[in-house]
Amino acid sequence: MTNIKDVAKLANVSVTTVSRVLNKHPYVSEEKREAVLDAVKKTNYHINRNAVNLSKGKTFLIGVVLPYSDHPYFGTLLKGIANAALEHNYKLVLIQTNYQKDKEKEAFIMLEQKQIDGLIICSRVSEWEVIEEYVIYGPIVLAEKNITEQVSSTYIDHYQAFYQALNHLYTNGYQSIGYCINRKNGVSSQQRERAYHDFLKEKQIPFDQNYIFDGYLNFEDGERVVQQLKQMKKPPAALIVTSDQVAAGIVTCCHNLGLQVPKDLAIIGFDNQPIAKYMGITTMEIPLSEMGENLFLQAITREKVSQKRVNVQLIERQTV
Amino acid sequence: MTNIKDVAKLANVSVTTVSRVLNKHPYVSEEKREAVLDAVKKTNYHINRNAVNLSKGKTFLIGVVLPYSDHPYFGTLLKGIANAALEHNYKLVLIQTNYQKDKEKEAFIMLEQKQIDGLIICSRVSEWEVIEEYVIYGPIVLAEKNITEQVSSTYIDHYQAFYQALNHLYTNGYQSIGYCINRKNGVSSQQRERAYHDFLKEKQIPFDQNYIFDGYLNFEDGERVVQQLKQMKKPPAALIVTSDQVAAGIVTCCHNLGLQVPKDLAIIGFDNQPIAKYMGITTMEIPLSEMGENLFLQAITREKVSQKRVNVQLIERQTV
DNA sequence: CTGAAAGCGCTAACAA
DNA sequence: TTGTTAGCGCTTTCAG
Repeated sequence: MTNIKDVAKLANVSVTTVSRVLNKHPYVSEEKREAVLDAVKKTNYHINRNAVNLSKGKTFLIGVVLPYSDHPYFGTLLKGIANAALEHNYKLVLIQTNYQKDKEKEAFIMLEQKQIDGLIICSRVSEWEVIEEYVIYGPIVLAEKNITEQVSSTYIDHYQAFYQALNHLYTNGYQSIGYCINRKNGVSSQQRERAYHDFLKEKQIPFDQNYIFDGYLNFEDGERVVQQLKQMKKPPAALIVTSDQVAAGIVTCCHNLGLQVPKDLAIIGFDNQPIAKYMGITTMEIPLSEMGENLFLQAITREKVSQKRVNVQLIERQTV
Repeated sequence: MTNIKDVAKLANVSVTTVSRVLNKHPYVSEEKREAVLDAVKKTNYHINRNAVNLSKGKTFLIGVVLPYSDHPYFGTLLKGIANAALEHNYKLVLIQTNYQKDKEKEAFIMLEQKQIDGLIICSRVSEWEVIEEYVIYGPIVLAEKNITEQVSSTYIDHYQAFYQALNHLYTNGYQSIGYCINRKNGVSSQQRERAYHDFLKEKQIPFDQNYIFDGYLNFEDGERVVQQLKQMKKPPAALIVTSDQVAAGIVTCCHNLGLQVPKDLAIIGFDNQPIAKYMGITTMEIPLSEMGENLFLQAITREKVSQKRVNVQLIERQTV
């Protein structure tokens, strides 16, 4: 493999000059520039990124931590991040964790070892203390509301969004409202739970533990929800479902069983995925792609941290 | 940032010894080992991957080229690759192309510039000539049948799989069979087209251009297919759909419109995604996750190339 | 405008 | 067992 020295020799200049030409620095005479370019061609020279990285102390690589790469929510978020990365000449290192702490840890270690310049955490199980421990090694940005001021974030106010969804149902006459999430212990779920309890208290509606459905992520999980519902003596009249995928599954299953939506069961989804539009599901739109772009931007700015709250918008369709 | 030299100084040993300890090489006395480990702790030392990479000429990074990161097909494939990568201590660099040649090109350049050790191409638009041009820079592996012997591949025989699907329909009494793909010019589509034509010829069924539906990728695209179908005077009695997502969309739409599956329209999907199981869709199972794992393995072996054909299996359910 | 030389941080051949 | 030292390939300061 030919290196910068070979090129310099062939072009009869110093390596410095070659470097200048390659990096389009000024102050190089036209003839030398051409000589260099010519030598580059002749030797089939290609710069070695590792050497550049070492010398510059920068890799132009951003790590992206996410639990699953095969779910539309993260897929769309990732798309936003990827598009922004492309635009800024960065590449992404994918760290799929399946929500395992040790895999998340690996991402932090990459940052520590300078293999990546920054880290985007789309969803996590690690504690805040762990994150704080690693902020000194580079920008860490989160897709959730930050607790400390040390990290940047682009987040949704899940409390507010959930409250809004509840209110919408209530305003439309629904009193017994349940909800459906993926991870009870997830950060967002906790915010939603608070909103739920506060809402019930405000409206003086009694709490029923059975109205909370935990562990539903995909389209096909919708059926399980409906099965649960059918076995209840007093099922909720409406359901907030924190993923359009699951919402779509529920609606489909209802159709199949002859249940009427929203008459028998009202549904509000989350995300506004294409499938929600297609199936006419009322949903809380989350601008995932834009969130991804902003996350990326935050990840490449070392200087200052920032927090950005993203607005969620109710999209009314036919399931409420 | 402290480096190996600082550690050596503090531990009163040479950098070599430090390196040996860090890399668990033999021939280090226990006391020196401890001294080193102690110094590492005290200085909060972390190895610099870029330096290692440069020195070793290896990055433990594999590039993954795929068009969309938000489609279950690629999501599942990616999951398989990611799991294998994890197991072998590699990380993945995601290169999302949206089927743009220049973005694919960037992946090749990364290989050329030694930023990645190998490249997995899940789907492509670049010509074979381009791939051949870059094989000298490192292992390139493809998820499709290779034309030259220079690259490794893990692939499905789309011709055979498609033929099998056609036969299954035919055996079940369907004569007018159409099919639904995403990219007419994609590599796999061309194989399917050949199979289709050969099959029609064999069974002496006349060809109808309108029976080929091109440009359908997601669940919500299913509706467009059904709309097309409805406007035809003589719609096909059965449809092979090369993505379970689209198949599910079609089935759902049929339900909504009161069309009976398979009576009015028989469907065979592809992939065997969870949604196909859930909706009882007959499908050709592709072991995507296993394919991903094998692709990864091929990507990290420099020495010899290999080709692996993966078998597709018919899963009979209720849509035929 | 140009080049010499000192890094960047680590590995490994070689010598001891 | 251990240390010296020469790379790995590029950037950048400094002197000219």
